[in-house]
Amino acid sequence: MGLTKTEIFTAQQNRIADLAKAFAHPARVAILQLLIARKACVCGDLVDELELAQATVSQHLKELKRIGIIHGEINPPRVCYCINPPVWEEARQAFGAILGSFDGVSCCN
Amino acid sequence: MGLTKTEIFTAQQNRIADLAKAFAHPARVAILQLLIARKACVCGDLVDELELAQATVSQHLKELKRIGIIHGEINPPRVCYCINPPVWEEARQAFGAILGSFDGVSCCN
DNA sequence: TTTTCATATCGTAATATTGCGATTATATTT
DNA sequence: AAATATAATCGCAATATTACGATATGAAAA
Repeated sequence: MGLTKTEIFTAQQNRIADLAKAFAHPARVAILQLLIARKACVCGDLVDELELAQATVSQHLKELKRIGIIHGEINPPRVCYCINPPVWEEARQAFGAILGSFDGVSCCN
Repeated sequence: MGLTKTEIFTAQQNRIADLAKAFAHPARVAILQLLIARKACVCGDLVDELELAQATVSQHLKELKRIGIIHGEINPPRVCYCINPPVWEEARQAFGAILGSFDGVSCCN
């Protein structure tokens, strides 16, 4: 169906899945890394750095904005993007919690 | 196109994206949480716990196996699934590194 | 050997994602 | 006002994902 049955999962599980989507495509990983590396906010420089069309980069930025992990400040004719600290922290906590909840002991070797 | 241009990204970026996919669907988050919660490996109990058809659960397990974060031990007529410690640790490191690489300072307010 | 059980795989349908060219929107510059 | 520059959106095509019923598989139990 291609349609996730979100209603049968907890809000936490759905949120983790959404946060994970921010990192679930190499282009978005690259964008996030670039936004962090250049302390200053990067804008359409992303299009130059990535070998992707402007429309494609814009679409990935839109998805990252939807998740909330970045936000853009319009500064015509440019838009300055940057990491959204509270949501980044939310992701840090969420992944830290779930990844830290496994004690390393696996039964079927 | 629906076809990711993996060749224009680094191996590290592609791997992070793949590891993130393990958590990018609530059903897979739920499966991983169940595998951790019950120290003993869960098998088709997953089908009972999740409100998803057996074929659907099996497909998610296949994806998690492809990523390498779980592995199954055939114990006819059941299959015992569990977290694969080295890959789980790889994910912990990878997400810890990227999520820890942002110092909290965001330029646009 | 036939049944039975648990799981994997197949086939199919519906929706989502990825990517890009073309166009639109918005505000500055000339 | 017209031209320019940047980024968002539209429309489209191709592939991927999600989900499930039905069937196949493989080994134990009857």
